[in-house]
Amino acid sequence: MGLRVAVDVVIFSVWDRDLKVLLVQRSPDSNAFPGFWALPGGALDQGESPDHAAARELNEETALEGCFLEQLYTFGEPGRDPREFDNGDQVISVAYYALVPQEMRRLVRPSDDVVAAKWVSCSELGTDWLAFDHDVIIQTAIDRVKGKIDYAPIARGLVPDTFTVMELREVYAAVKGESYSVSTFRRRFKRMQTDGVIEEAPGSRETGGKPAKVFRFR
Amino acid sequence: MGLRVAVDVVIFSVWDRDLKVLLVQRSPDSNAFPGFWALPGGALDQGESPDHAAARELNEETALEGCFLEQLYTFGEPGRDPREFDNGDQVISVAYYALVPQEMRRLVRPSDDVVAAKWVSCSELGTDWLAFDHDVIIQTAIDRVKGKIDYAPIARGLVPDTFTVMELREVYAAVKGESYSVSTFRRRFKRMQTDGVIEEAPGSRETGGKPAKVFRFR
DNA sequence: AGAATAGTGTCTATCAGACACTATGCA
DNA sequence: TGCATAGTGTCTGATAGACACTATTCT
Repeated sequence: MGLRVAVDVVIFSVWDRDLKVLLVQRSPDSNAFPGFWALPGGALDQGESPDHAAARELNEETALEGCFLEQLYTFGEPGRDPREFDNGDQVISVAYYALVPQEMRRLVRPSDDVVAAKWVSCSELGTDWLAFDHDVIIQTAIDRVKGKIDYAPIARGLVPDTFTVMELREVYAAVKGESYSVSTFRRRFKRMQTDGVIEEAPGSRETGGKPAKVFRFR
Repeated sequence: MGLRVAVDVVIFSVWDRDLKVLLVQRSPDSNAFPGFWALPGGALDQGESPDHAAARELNEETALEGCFLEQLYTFGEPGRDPREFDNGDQVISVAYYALVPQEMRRLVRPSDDVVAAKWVSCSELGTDWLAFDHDVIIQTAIDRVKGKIDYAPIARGLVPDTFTVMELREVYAAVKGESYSVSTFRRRFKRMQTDGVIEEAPGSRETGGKPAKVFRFR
């Protein structure tokens, strides 16, 4: 009869105008939700902070460091882990969310205790093949990102080092699930530029028509 | 060498145009931060959810139920509780914040394990007489409330059942630490009314001049 | 020249802040 | 009647969305 603390990380990325989340498949031999898909995560190491554990989990799956990673919410309803009924151990999960650029989509490496890892479109999430309360955690993370992108430059985490105006616009559109008027977004982009959030980068991007200027966050 | 989970609750109220937070004084015999002021809080009961523990702590201090109570953030840096160095038990705190109307200011009852309880103006918080990392927790809560009041009707938790336009305006001013233009606030108030968040209540309030209409949230 | 995409200028509706004005109760 | 506070109307500047227009590159 004890208490365990774990972290789960909702890892987001955007490509093809679509917000994706990284899921891992639980072992078929697992004693809870075998074969189900779940968020990357695991128990805290001895004396480890939740922040550190989340960064460790993120690094195990993506080999990335220095990504945007922020605490989301702590889920601790008794019964959220069915194994509690066997061993009486309540499992409290401190959930995090991370934003990674799309270059990562091929670099995912399943860690030891999972069978596979894949990116899933947020529009195709189900409730019957996700383990634990991870459907709720993911939805909470989606809501958070949708809300926060309006007032914080978190899109920085989702784009490559350099990007065009239209590329950034598509990231916003994918996250919010709505399309932005071109002129409105350009105005917003320009404000970010005058605010010093974005600056012009050398070079340009070939697009088929007039080459686009590229920018970067700073 | 274990892991313990506790909750801490930042309880806010507003009167005299000033945002206050409720603090309790730790026993002079305590083995950590004796005599210091701290947030109400404590360990989870066996099999208890963090949400429930927070509601229980809030009720122990204020005798209030059904208040606005929301999870804030989870603090788990090793070393945040100095007793960890003695017994090796890492203490993770799931922090909550609550909003209570000013009628509560006299109803506070110190619970068993604390010496006293008092309301402290958020402008008079120190770092040298607050226990643990509670200064950081309180500041995090202040930032959250300041941000959230702009897009969510959380002021509901801070006002009495009925209130005038000016009373609500002063709550907003106290929370944000800035004064609102009268006409701007009235427009905002009117929008809340047409949005159905606020409705007119019977009666009026004597003020010395023209009596003011009173309203209520619904 | 024409297709394709980048980027600009302008019109309009909406909203915030400022402020002058009116309304209503009390001494 | 005058004071104090509640509440309204209006002007102005900033901003979002729509959309027509110009710019630049490639074929």
